[in-house]
Amino acid sequence: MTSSVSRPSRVAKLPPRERILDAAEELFQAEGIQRVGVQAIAERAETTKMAIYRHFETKDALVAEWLRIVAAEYQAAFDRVEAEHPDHPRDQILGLARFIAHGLPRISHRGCPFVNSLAELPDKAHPARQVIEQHKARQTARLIGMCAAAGLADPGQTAAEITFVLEGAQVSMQNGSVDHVADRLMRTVERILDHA
Amino acid sequence: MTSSVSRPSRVAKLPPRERILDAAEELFQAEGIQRVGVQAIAERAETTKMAIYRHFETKDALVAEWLRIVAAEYQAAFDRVEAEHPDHPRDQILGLARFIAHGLPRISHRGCPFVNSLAELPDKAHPARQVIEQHKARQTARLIGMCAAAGLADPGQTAAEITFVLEGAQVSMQNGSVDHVADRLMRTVERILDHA
DNA sequence: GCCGTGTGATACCGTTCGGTATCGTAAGAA
DNA sequence: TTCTTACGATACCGAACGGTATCACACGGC
Repeated sequence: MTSSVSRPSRVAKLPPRERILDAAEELFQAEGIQRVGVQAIAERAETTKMAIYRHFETKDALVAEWLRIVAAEYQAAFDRVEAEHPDHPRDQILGLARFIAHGLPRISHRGCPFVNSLAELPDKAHPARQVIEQHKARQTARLIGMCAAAGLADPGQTAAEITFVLEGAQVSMQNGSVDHVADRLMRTVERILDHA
Repeated sequence: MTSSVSRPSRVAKLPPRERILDAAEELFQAEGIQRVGVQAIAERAETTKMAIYRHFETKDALVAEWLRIVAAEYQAAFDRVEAEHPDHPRDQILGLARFIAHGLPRISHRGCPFVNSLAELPDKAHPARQVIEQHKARQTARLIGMCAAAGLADPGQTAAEITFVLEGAQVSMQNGSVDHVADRLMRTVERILDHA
């Protein structure tokens, strides 16, 4: 009689590990890593601190796992975009830009999780930093590959330009310094590709 | 005999308020806002917590004052660049880009203070956020003005493009996903201006 | 039946945090 | 000189932090 009727809030409760990661995702994204205590994650996941420490060695390990999942989601989305335009690298690049542009509203309040996490994790040794660096490296390599496949004169330079613009659009969205960010982002990428 | 010979570390000790702000600047930039305690700031400023709370109502007020100073330094640098190329808006814009490019090495380890602070301050009501938003708004208005003065066809769009690139170059420098960031940044801005 | 494992609940530990109270004193203005 | 103001030092407060210990229970495999 303790919990049978207590909280049907989540239909057909997921196993604890998934609930913990879901709760961590929501809270870290909304409030940042440092402001969210392990206790708060446990409460939102409808479990306890002890359960969290059974699945993750430390809070840092949980942070790293969260970012690993976010990176995998980006990776999957990029795979999808790439598959939608086989052998049309220019459309693939525009698809990437469109994916970022579509994600801007969700970013507007709290920014990019990778950028935010880097800001909160100054020590290079933190396990989550390796996750971020690997993700960014893969993303860059993929973009350079697309630019090369598109036959652009200087794939490294064009890839850098597009990277700058994609990242910059996200921080400009967050700090509100530019209006119509999504439209302007798409126009910018198109112009870069046209003049490359 | 308490302190006459103790620590000549800072020549002709500045008044406490300046020392506090200097210490806060160094620590906030190096480790982030939340990881730096008031006690740590006091020690580095060679004073005490009490002295800090005599000059600043709360830690948040100290954070806001720090960002106000950083914003003023950027503003002053931009004024200087603008004055160096009177009536040559294109050179002014390139001067801005060069100023950011020159600052990249200092940013490489710990990123832009405004972006980092936004990541650490999720609540819109924080006094420091207004400082950041006003600074970004002024910066955007100034850039749009330069683009208009340069006779570009769409000053708002070109200013947005340059804003994206400047911000994006800084985050790419921080996360190490792009090499030769300074060179690529300058080339990108030149290309944008050439094709605007 | 039984027994091991994963889970929930609670209490606790040591540390650090932002912020306050108190007191002695050094220095400048009158 | 005397008085006021700013400063330094120390001790303290309540709260929150990351992490651990303990115990009870529910369930699945055998």
